[in-house]
Amino acid sequence: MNQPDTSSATWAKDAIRSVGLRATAARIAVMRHLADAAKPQTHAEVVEQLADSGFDQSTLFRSLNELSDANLLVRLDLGDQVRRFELTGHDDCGAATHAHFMCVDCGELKCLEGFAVKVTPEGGRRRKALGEITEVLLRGHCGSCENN
Amino acid sequence: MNQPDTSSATWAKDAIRSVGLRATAARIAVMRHLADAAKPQTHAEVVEQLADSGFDQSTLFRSLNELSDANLLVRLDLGDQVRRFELTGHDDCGAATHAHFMCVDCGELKCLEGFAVKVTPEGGRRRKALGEITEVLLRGHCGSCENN
DNA sequence: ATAGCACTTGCAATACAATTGCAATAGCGC
DNA sequence: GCGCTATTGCAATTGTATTGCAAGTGCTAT
Repeated sequence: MNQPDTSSATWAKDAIRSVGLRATAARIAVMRHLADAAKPQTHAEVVEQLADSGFDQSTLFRSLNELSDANLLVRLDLGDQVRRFELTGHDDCGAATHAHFMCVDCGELKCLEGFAVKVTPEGGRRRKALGEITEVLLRGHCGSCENN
Repeated sequence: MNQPDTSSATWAKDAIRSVGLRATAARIAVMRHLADAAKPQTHAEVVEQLADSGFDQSTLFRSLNELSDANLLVRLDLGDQVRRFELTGHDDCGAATHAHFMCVDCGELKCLEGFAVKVTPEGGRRRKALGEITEVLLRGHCGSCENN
């Protein structure tokens, strides 16, 4: 894994600009905060942490969403009605390439690169095309959370 | 498939009482509505459909949650911030009965009941178990949106 | 450096899902 | 049927997420 060096002074700025967004103070602060965070952060947590810096909550909301859309962040939906965000682990872990497994307990997100996910019609019935599938997400309880 | 006969007059009542809840009008109506529905229903949809019957929205919320807790319903989190509910497919084969497909363009939701979704390790390498998978979600562009 | 334009922000208001307290009501075992 | 207790209806509340718009700021070309 070649994680970018998040301690670099310009890392956040570079990352943001590399996806065609402007490197604004708010976005940089968000990136740096998530880089330091031990686990996925909710919007509320981000707001609280960056409150001193005086960013508006709507700005942070937008930043999180924009960065997610740009694939710099991953948006996790654990099922408790609150979105959490974390840095995208790999450089270009495009969703299209492989499935993901999300633990609804701890938020652990796992890339299923070594797995083939097949969706096949049962019973020989010819199926109408579903359309193009771009993302496969599995939810469940991961090994560590299972035997709690 | 040994689906219970949802057309039976007392099916809903029986199901509800079998889990130790009182078979109230609201709960029965919820069960019947979900039995007729082709796809998972949001709380809002349930409320709208049953509006004539005069049930309060909070009652329906509570009913949905109670029935979910009792495992008569499955609560789905498709990644938009809205919970959807559907009948637990079979008597006791766990919640993960079938996958769901959601169109990222129009939001159309489809149940993949006739499909088998397999997650298999590639390359012969023995993989550690992922843990228990409870929900399978596919995203993509549905047929109608694809050729827009 | 600097100027200009489009992109972003801040603010406050809003939308909407979900939840709650409590008095009134209705199931269900007897 | 009767009574106990679970459940409902209502209205208010919480909390996440979103939006419109004027003011501000990053970035590119000069």
